[in-house]
Order: sequence, then C-alpha cells, then structure tokens
Amino acid sequence: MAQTILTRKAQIKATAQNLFKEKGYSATSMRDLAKAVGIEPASLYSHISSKEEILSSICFRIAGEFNDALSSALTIGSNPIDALTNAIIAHTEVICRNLDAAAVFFNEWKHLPVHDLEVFKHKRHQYEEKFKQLLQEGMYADVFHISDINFTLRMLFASMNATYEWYKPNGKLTPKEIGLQIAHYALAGVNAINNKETSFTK
Amino acid sequence: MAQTILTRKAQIKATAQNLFKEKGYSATSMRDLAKAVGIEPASLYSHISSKEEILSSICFRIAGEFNDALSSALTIGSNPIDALTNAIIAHTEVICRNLDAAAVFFNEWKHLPVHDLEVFKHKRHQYEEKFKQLLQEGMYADVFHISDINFTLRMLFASMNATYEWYKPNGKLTPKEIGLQIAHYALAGVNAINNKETSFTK
DNA sequence: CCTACCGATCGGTAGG
DNA sequence: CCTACCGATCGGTAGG
Repeated sequence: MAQTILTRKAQIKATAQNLFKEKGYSATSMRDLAKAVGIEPASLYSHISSKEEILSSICFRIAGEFNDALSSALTIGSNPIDALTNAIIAHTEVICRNLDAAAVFFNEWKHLPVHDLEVFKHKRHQYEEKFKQLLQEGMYADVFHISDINFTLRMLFASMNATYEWYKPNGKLTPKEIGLQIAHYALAGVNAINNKETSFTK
Repeated sequence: MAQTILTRKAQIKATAQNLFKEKGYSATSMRDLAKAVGIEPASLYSHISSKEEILSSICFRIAGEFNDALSSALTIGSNPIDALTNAIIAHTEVICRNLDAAAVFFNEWKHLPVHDLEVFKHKRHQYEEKFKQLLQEGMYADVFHISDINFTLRMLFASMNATYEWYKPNGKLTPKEIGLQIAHYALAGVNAINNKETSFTK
C-alpha cells in the first residue's frame, strides 16, 4: 500500500520533471500532468499538495545532490588542480544523471513560491562560493593565474551548466569524460601551470 | 499619428521583453502587459495581433542582430585568432545591448508557434555553424589545437550566452572587454599558439 | 482514485 | 483606445 503510493508519487514527479523541462513550468497544466500519468487531474492531489510543491521538491532535490556530490568530491583531492577537477566532474555527473530535473533546476527556479525562492537563491550562492574558494586556493598556491575571479567563476559555471543542453546518454562522451574535458578547458583558461600536460591539448 | 502608433508599439514590445524575461512568456498575461504599459488589455490588439507575434518578433529581431553583427565582424579580421575574437566580441555586444530581449531569445524560444520554431532552430543552427567554421579554419591553419570541435563549440556558446545573466551596464567591464575576456578564455582552451601573449594571462 | 464542480483568469473579439 | 464580453482553461476542493 505504502509502496504503491510512493511509486505513484515518484511517477508523478518524474513525469512532471519531463513536462516542466519540455514545456516549462507555467505552460504545463495539472491536466497535462494527469493525462501523462494516466489518472484524473483531481487524483494528483492525493499524492502531492500543489503544483508549486512539485517544483520546489525538484529544485531542492537537485540542490541537495549538487551539495552532496561536491562534499564527496572534496574529500578525495588535495592539490588545487585535482580538487577543482573533481568538483567539476562531480557537478557534471549530477547534471548528466538528472537531465530533466537539472533543466528544471536551471530554467524554472524563478517560479518557486517566494519563500522557497529566497532559500533557493541563498543555497545556490553558497554552493557557487565553494567553487570560488577552490579558485582562490589555487591562486594562493600560485598554481592558478586569474585576473578576475568572478569572471572566471561565471565562465566555469556557464561551461558546466550548459551540459544538460547537449549531453546524450548514448553519446560518445561519458559524464565523467565531459567533466574532465570541462576541467581541462577551465584549467587552460585559468592558466594552470600543468595545462600543457593535459590530454585535452593532445 | 503614425509616429504615435510606432512609439506605442515599440513601448509594448520593450515592456513585453522585460516581462517575458522576468516572469517568462507563459506566466506573463496580456493583462500584465497592458497594466505595465498603462492601457486596457483589449487596446493592445490595436498594435499587435497576438501574444505569440510579440515573442516571434523578439526572437527573430535578436537572431537578425546576431547575424548582422557576425557579418560585420568577419569583414575585419584576417587570421583565425582575430576572426574568432572579433566574432566573440560581436556576439557578446549584441547580448549586452539587448539584455531583456537576449534573455527571451535564450529562454523562451520554445514557446514560438510551430512554424516559427522550425525557422528559428534552423537559423540558430546556421549561425552556430559559422562559429564552427571559424574553429575549423584555425585548425587548418594549425593555430588552434582542438580534439573535439563540437565540444569546443558548446563551451564557447555556453561562455558567451551566459553573459546576459551577469552583465551589469554600470559594472567595471564593458561589453567589448567582456567579449575580449571570453575570447582569451576560449583561445586558451583551444590552445591557440599565442595564448601566452594575451592580456588575460597577465 | 473518481465525479462533479468552484471561482479566477486566460487570449482574444465585437463594436464603437 | 475603451467597454463589454466570449468560450476555454486554470489550480484546486468536496465528498465519496
């Protein structure tokens, strides 16, 4: 019984992720969602309390995955290059194994109810600050040479976050390889001292 | 008289660009738009024929600006590095002088009516191909060293297109400086032979 | 999980 | 550019 409810709830969330990605949150109606799930619109409310709640759960679940993946990644590396590389790979892997939800996370967060929106923006800022610290540590160690750290941070997140737009699960690059390539690209831009030895430069 | 109509129409479009950016296309109602313009909802239809038409005009106007800017930029440069740098600067400048419209262009194109959507995707693909050719020309000239050209193209567009998210008209970087920085970042990632002489590496 | 239904809002038109 | 209005659709509830 509880099993059935959880499964249906998970199905609703997975379907919502896909619809929100394809049509956007506002253009997806609860009737669209019900139809895709195969139940009547009113029946959705036995499993979820509101449309906004679905969006919040998607956005905060992904936020949590990013945080957890980063924490795990940083327990491994030691020097700035490895630490940044591992962080980039971890971030990219989260996107690649949550393609629909990541698209919603990046494009639909502005439709979060006001309170959730504030929490969301705060969490995202804190997360980005951790990457900024990784860059700073590389600068202190004189291994990264960065003239504008905020600009570099923007380039890095732009490179990583666009991954959901083009990654294909059956493509030639694995999520890990993509992360590594992005890391090489970023390390070159950051003029890391060993960028001549990366496989990217071939 | 014609002047008044044109001015009102321009005002409606400018207001729509701003609302579509802030709230998204689907979540912006014609009543929201009318209120922001200061007229009754029905009065909008004296100047525009439909909500979709506003979106189409925004998306295709920006597409045209990107194309025109790229054409102008490529009449200047000669060697691959200058050509790519000029193209990147041109692209970035279009974004920076059309902040609202560029955000709509990047995030709301999926709501275009079907026919316009097909045309839009085709134009965008053609435009991206021109940048791909610039990368290829640099490879033929042995001045860029790229292992995966599609990957590099994605990195480049990700870096450029994210600009609308953080550019501030009164910030310390001008659009041209931003374009130049992105070009240096990209040229490092592409291992251009002169990347050690760029100002970015300081 | 369904039937039946609510008030609010949607894009857009008629007619001036 | 406005008043008046249309049918369609919205998110969600009552009650079973």
